[in-house]
Amino acid sequence: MTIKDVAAYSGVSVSTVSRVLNDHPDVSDGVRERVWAAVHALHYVPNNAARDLVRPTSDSIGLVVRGAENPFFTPIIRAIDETAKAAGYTVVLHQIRAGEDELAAAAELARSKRLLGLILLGGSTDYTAERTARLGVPFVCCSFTNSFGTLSAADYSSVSIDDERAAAQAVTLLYERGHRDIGILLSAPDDRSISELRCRGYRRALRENGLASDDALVLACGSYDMSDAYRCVRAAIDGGLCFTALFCISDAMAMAAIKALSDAGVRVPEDCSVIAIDGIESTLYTIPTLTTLVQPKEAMGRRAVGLLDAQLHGGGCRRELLDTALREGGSVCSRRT
Amino acid sequence: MTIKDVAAYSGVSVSTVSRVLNDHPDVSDGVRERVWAAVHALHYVPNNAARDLVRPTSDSIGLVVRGAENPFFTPIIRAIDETAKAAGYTVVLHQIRAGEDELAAAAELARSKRLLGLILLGGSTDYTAERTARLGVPFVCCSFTNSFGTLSAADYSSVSIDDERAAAQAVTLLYERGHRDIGILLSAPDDRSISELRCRGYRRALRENGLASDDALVLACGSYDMSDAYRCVRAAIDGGLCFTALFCISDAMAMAAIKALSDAGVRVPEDCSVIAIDGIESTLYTIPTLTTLVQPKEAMGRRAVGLLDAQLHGGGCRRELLDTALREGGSVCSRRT
DNA sequence: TTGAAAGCGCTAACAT
DNA sequence: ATGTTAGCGCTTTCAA
Repeated sequence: MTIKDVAAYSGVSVSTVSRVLNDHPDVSDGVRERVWAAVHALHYVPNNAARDLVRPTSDSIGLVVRGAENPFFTPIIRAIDETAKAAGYTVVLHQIRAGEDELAAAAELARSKRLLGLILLGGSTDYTAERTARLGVPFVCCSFTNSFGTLSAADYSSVSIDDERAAAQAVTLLYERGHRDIGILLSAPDDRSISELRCRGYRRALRENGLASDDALVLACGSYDMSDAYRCVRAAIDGGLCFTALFCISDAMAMAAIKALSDAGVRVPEDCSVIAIDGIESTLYTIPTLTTLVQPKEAMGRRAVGLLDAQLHGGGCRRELLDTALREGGSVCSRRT
Repeated sequence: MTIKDVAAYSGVSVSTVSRVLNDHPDVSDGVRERVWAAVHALHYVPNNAARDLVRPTSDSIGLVVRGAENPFFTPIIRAIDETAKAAGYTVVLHQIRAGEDELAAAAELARSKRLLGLILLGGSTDYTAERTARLGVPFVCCSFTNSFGTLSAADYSSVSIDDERAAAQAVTLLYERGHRDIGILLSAPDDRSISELRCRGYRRALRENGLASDDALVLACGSYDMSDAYRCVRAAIDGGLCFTALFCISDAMAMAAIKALSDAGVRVPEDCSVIAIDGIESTLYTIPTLTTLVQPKEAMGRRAVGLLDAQLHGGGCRRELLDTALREGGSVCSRRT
């Protein structure tokens, strides 16, 4: 079932069929109809490989997701997929594990599928020009930016929130509600990634509000996993709770933290308030509902496609910062000061 | 950067390069080394489109996921991806919305990407031979089976749990713990899908335990969404709670139900027990931890690939039923009878 | 063991 | 407005 069969069936040449298929103008209405009729009658579907081979460029963009088990990514992936398809792109989704090298995966994907460009979701924040050169195509960092790398501004686009600022906002909110002993639950304070960025925001907020930093308040659980977060918080409680509020760097970790606190008999928010950043669906259903700074996930996905599209059409690179929105749940309470 | 460049660089013909790339035997060691050296020096990556075009068959299998926002699918997708890659297949992931027609999407994918076969995740359970004929390639239903369709046993493979049985088990467990007024939270009792199957199991368990069915105990929220589940349970409570235990057809819905009950002042499990089927990570962190029948998600993904692989190698079709495992949380309590 | 060449299905000049 | 034809990059006969 090839374009030749369709041509034979409708009594025209293959080029005419190709024109119809690709919506070229110079085809008479009668022929156009006959060809479409043949296409449907034969259930013909063009062979993508042949198309990709002959076209100077494919219409595909790659979406490399690192750690797709994170529910935070789900709505972003969908937004990217829909926006890209609407803009005429084909999206090639490639998921890798949290520990894998997304640049290596992306480079291979870009070459073997002849991608126009790439969107990286959940990648590292420490790229160098040498490492990204391998990609060979424009790329956009989605939900993170190259905070710790050495990339020049002309080399890449990104769309993300201002992680440090959001973290500072969350911590300041806790301060304003009267909390003075504020802990942070993170992966590591120096992982060259969002964990470190949000830790910076935490420290800055403490400083700006005249509070002292205390290492005992920093709960580093070593990963972004819920299981590690749970264990880490339980251990902290067993060691003696020294904070009245906890800022968690992700919603998922906050969920585990609330459970850990609750299991240990610490009431949320009466004994310990909890706040986070992300805003995933599940945390609307925690008890109490999580207070969190919601990332504009759909907008982020749409902008990622927009930024890539701009690069592909000769526009330059940009780094965009989107705002978060406070979603007040019941996990933060006021404290007499 | 094509195979020609590699050939020129290493001073051999393109066919020799092709042989090296594809591990054909008749190549001298010296030449083999030279070619690989060239490949690495030039960072050459074969063009997949050209390969697919010329090869009688691709090495790709399609994975069509309907409703990928469901966290239940995440570990299954990963298991399928890893197992398939290990078996030498390339996985083409295609996500569609809950309402879309997965057979149409799958048929198009199969043709345009020349797939060897398909794995359907989260599809409908009412296929007919006419509709699946369009696929043109072997397929496996993963996590569901063709309970309501007219497909003959030779036409497809599937791997799933026995939904009706699992539901009956869950309800029977509630009965054994002393509950006599048992409700069910589902999408619709007659949606020709797992909601209907699990409803059957619910009714069967009631019957076998000598309990009467009562429509007031059936909470149909119209979808599998958490938001609808929440609203539905709240409405039921406002109408007067007439059950002491609630069987939810999915973990996600149970999470919303627990929240709804809690928000309405109904204590879980003291005033109302909750049980579900699925076993997702999040419900380890609900308060109380959800008691649920865990589906063997990784095994399911692996078996899906195994079943497709068998079909592809001339083996027949099979329908496999996997067992669930009870994960005891704290959402079910005993009741004096 | 190696090379030359045909052709996979399609698009896009170029002809007509 | 429509047809003819040259490749796209690769694998695979077939010859050497």
